Amino acid sequence: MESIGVQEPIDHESRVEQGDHKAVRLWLRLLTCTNLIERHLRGQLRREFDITLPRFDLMAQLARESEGLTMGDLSQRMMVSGGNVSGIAAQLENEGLISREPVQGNRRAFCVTLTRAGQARFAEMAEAHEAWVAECLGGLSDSEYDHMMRALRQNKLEVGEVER
Amino acid sequence: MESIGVQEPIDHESRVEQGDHKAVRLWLRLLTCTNLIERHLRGQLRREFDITLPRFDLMAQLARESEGLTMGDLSQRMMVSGGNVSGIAAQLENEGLISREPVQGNRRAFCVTLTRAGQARFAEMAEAHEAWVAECLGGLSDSEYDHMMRALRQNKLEVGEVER
DNA sequence: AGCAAACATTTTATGTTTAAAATATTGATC
DNA sequence: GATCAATATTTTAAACATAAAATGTTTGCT
Repeated sequence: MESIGVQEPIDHESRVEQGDHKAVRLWLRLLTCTNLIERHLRGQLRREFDITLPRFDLMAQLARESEGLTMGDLSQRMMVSGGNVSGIAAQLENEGLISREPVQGNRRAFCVTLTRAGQARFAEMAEAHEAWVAECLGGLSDSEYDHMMRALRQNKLEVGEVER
Repeated sequence: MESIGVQEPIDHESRVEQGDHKAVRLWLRLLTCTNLIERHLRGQLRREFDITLPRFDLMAQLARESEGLTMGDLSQRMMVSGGNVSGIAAQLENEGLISREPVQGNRRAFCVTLTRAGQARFAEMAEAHEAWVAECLGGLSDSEYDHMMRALRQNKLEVGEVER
């Protein structure tokens, strides 16, 4: 005899104790879901386009801003450290997918934009990426989706407050 | 004049385009919230206890299982590669917080447990950790909490399916 | 017994990420 | 106009992460 009914997956949540506060349970479930999806996307991007998630993320931020963004802007939006952006941008620049021009009037900053090649490359990837995300999160009903968006929105603002 | 009303935070979601699918928006919001909380916890653990999140995570898994866990168990529950667990465990062992005993009956495996010192240390940290998480996620009403838990539960199972 | 496949872990090579220090520029103040 | 703090970025060192190869153990099969 093997297993009867639904098997509990083993992951972050396995560390939940009986007495744990609700918030901890929610946090671990949140972490598990995000990790699962992120891992899936990372694998797909590597398999299909031979690119890493951070590189894709950087390009996605630029695709939204035709004017370009500074290194600091990218760091903030990607929610990673500045040193990190330096490394990722250096690689993308070598591959000819982004370009970094000096900003007139501020010799400290660079303006980073997608090259024409970068735009074309990103367009391909974005379409596949959207399909993969839908595959992961598309199972939610409209009402579940709305609830979740609202709860997360509120939470996001709150956490922002805590960090002051 | 500075800012009127609510300021939009700048993060992953800044990359949302008008035409983006709902699933992508939800995904980016999920990612933003998780990142914000994770970053907060990481910083607090470093400041208050001079420990990293992965090390804390490993200890948390062990705290739940007084019998101990194998390296493979830890890898699965922490959702990281086996080689990774080797490195993190080596450090914790050097610090005297965990111990690794051979398993009788299976000379391949190790049984990893918290040392007495590790238990004491973890108890301190867990209390603070729970408070930090509550600070981040405590603002949700009971109904929001339930909705979210249910939606994430369903989603977690679905993503598990996709990965086959 | 002998052999092959699966298992549990570690090691290695490579790459990512962070925090912190270093560098350089800008703006404000006195 | 000299100084100091804030800003923008890069560099560095340490920790973390993965995949793949290596090591040793166990199990099942013939």
